[in-house]
Amino acid sequence: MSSGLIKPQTLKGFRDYLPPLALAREHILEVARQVYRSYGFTPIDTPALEYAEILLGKGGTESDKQLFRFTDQGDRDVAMRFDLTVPFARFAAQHFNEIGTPFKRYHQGTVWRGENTQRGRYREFMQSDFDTIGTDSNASDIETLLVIHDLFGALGFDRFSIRVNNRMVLNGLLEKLGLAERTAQVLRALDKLHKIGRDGVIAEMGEQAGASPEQAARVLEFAALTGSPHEILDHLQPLLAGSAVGEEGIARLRELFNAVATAGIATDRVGLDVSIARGLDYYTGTIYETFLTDDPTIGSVCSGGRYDNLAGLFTSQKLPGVGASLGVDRLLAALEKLGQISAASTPAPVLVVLFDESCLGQYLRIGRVLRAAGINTEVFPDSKKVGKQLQYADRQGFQFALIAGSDEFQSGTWKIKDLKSGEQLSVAEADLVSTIRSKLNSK
RNA sequence: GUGGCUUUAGCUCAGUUGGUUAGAGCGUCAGAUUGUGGAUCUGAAGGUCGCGGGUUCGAGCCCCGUAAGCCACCCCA
Repeated sequence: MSSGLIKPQTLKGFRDYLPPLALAREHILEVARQVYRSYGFTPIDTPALEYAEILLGKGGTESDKQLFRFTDQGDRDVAMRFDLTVPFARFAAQHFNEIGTPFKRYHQGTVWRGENTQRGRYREFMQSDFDTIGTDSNASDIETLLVIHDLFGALGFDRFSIRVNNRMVLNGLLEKLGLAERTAQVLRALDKLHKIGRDGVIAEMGEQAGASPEQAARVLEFAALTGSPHEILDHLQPLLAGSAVGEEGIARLRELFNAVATAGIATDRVGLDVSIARGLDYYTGTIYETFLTDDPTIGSVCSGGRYDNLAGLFTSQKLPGVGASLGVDRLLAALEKLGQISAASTPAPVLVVLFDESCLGQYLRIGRVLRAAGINTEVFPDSKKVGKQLQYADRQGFQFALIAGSDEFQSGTWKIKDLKSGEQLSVAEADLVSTIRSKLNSK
């Protein structure tokens, strides 16, 4: 008999979300949505499946290998999106005449990469992106940084750091060193500075980019600069003199850090890090990475940057832009490790005990009263013993149980039991909402 | 895609040099005389020892393959 059962299992890199994790993830998405909207970003959505050529277009051979790709029932060559940026490029090109510019959108969705798994790295995961396209203005670069900052603040993080750099500075440097041809390889090596150290970087630059030890050392000299953003910029300025892109990069960074300071952002949360380069080669200007101070090993939890031309593969319209992507599942993995995920399995603070089955209507009615007041409320479905129902309430993580039997109905009152403290008080129905509300607010 | 480590109940693990019906804690469910939980006590359910092959009289324990998880490379959220 049982041999006929199908073994319940999920695919490698794919996973289920139980209530505590699902609640935490929805919370992150909701907070992000609010922050984006507060800056005027508007939502869009695109299909999970695209023509393979759309996603392959950008031609990173690495991402090609990671594509979930197949032939559909109509014999079309299709693939699952592996990020939200390429679909956005297609979207922008396709709807250019309808959206107008500048265009600020956010997009939260699932993406798929057939990559090997690790903690915080899955084959199916969510991204929460926001971008501003159709403008070159540094104001948008600065705003992007503010959004990232507000995002982590709103999520309740105190300890995080946003590292900023500018590709123009790096390009200016490489130009002056005669390494402009091998930009991608050099930057990829440089990006690993924190991981493989100085000698490792020099070795890799030699092997991968054909850089001489002298050239590599000069690159590292830049990357090793530390201090306040303006101190670093002061050091860089003379070294990049004569390089047009380099100087522009310096100027944009200077303006950015000035504005950030003026806007009142704590200086320890935002820093200039000349060694971050981002692997993706479509970034051309400002680049961002965000690290959690308490779990830096998980990697960047929010990354992005400025690009010259988002949709060049799909339209001759030039669409510069800047944006970033929040790694929702990576952030969740970090929160999990840090023990920050609440054990509660319910989004409702109040459980109404089904004490007397003959009064079911009363319990359902009071549930509606509380919900109308914005208080999520569940009514227990079985008339089990009160103890059982309270046990359920406690284990699911409810904060209050509402109990009423014949005594209470006679006097028009409800008993509110605080599941944490065990305290219980009787209140008239007219005061029920305000009492619960004030108790919730005082937490 | 490459390499290393791991895989026994829902979870965390024990299982002696391979030897009869595989254990514990936690969790779940049910009770401890019918209006109050998180403590304690009692009891129950729950495992083809990841899966498939092999060696052996006999394998959770040895060998091979395979899958998944973790770590590193690669890349990245």
